Amino acid sequence: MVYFYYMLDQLEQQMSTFSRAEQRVANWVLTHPRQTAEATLAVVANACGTSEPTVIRFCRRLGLSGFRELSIRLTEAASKPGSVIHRAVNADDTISDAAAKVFDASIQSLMEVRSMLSTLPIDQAVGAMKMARSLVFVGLGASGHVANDACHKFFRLGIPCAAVNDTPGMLQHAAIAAHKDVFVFVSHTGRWPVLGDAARKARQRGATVVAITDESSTLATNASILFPLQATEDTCVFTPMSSRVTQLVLLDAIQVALALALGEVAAEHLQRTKLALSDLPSG
Amino acid sequence: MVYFYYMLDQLEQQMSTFSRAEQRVANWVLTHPRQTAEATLAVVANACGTSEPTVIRFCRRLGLSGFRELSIRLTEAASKPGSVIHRAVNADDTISDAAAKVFDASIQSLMEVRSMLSTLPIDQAVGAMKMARSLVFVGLGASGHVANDACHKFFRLGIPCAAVNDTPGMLQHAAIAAHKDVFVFVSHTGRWPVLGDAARKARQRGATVVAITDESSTLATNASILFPLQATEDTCVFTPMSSRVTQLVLLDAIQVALALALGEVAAEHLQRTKLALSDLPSG
DNA sequence: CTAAAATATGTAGTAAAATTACAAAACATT
DNA sequence: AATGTTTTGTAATTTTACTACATATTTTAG
Repeated sequence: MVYFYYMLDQLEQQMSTFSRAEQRVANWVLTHPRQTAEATLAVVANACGTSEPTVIRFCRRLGLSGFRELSIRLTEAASKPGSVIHRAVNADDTISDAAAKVFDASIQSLMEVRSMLSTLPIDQAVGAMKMARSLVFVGLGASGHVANDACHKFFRLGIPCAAVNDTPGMLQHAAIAAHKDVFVFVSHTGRWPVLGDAARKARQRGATVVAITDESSTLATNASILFPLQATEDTCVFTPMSSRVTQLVLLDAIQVALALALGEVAAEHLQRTKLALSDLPSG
Repeated sequence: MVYFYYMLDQLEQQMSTFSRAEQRVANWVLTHPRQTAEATLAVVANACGTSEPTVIRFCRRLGLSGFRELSIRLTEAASKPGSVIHRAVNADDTISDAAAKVFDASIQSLMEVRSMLSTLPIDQAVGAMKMARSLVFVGLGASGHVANDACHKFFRLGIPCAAVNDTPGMLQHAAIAAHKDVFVFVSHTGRWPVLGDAARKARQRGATVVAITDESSTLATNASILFPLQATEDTCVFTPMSSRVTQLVLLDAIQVALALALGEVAAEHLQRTKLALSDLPSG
């Protein structure tokens, strides 16, 4: 399953898979996204010179539940941000300019992911984790810290968790993966071959593999549930990897969603772990 | 005539003009914007414990044509970041609502810190680090991961770095601190006494102590250079610690500023560490 | 080139959702 | 307490989204 950032990208991508009448609909939607979002099924069908069922079939082919969802997705796409343009840090920047740019970059990438939240398989990930025997968070290098952080967060829900930061470790974990285990692979580019190998192995053994990585990576193709975060190449040596931040916050969001899904039990675990730290001096 | 940028702002503003039943609707919509946008009239009416016409009258009072338009306006509002002033996650939030709130919280706290960048002692920190013999990043628990991440980032500038996540470790490091060492303490509340102790000891031995922590903590009072990040108390068990994100990005900013200050040499080191990872398959 | 199969499209009907009309209830005012 | 006003819900109506099925079109195989 491939997930797209925005409706309209997906539309262009899938254009060839549509039938003649459906392509007319696709074209009209592409050229009048806002109008489509506010119009009724009958109006759209008429404007495309086709019938209502064809428009509905067109929606279904996009993986949507129907015309109503198309409206929602189009409205989202139309109000996507894209306004905050991140400028690269220059060697002649003042310290506060550079710092502001670093913050802007992080804020921007968070906003981007936020705007595509509805297209991300958070539900599916939560569904798998809800019934998991254990969670294994895997990450190398900078992503390793994200994996560790996630481990530290999720275990507080009362689920056995592990974090793995090394190659042999992840292969060993994959080798003994069981049906109800959920692996979460975190990687900026997803290009280290060993990540793909470990993911495949874990899946073969029946585990669910969640991947937070670039869409076009080998890791992505080996995942059961994919969170596609585009890996923007560093044009400048000074540019820090702001992908870590989005990975981190995305995992925050998943953890909160999981906590909600687990309900009372999780809430109590969270409370207890917080209380365990509460006997500190107030200063 | 008052023009509103977003539905939700208008909603809060007009709250007093609503009748009792309408206020129930307004409240529900404010706390579940995303859910409302995707739900049907009947569902919303039911969730608010009122009838369908009341919901429609509520829409009309907002100047909308009906429930259909409310859906569209809410979807817009929910996809435009920053529109939702962060509200706490409720136990009955949908996954989408909860995820958006988590992102909003992080985005908001980043924007807050961004707006006070000019008041932060980044120059001073960079000045000290520029001539440092070594950098020691200290953090316990969740902040430990931030410390590790920072260590992993700064060492690429060619400066000897260490990360410390345990109590004895930090005391030992402090005990052998030297004049040209820079310690960076990361802590959400800064209330663990051992952090203050270690910081004081390190300073006594002539090291520079940078602290990223709450202004009113014991750690803060023992620091030579303070980055005050307010520790907002968690009102809700589900609220994740978004302070980690600001700590992380702040350290990113400091690292970039330091790289710029070091100039050529640092740039070359960064380049080399990137090249060391570049012989990966392209898939 | 034709017959059969598969696919695409539209018509007409159905279910569901939004909206309206109107009456009952709650509230305020004298 | 009676009257007028506002608020709210019930039930009917209209509109909208969706489905089942029949017809047309294209594709494929002999």
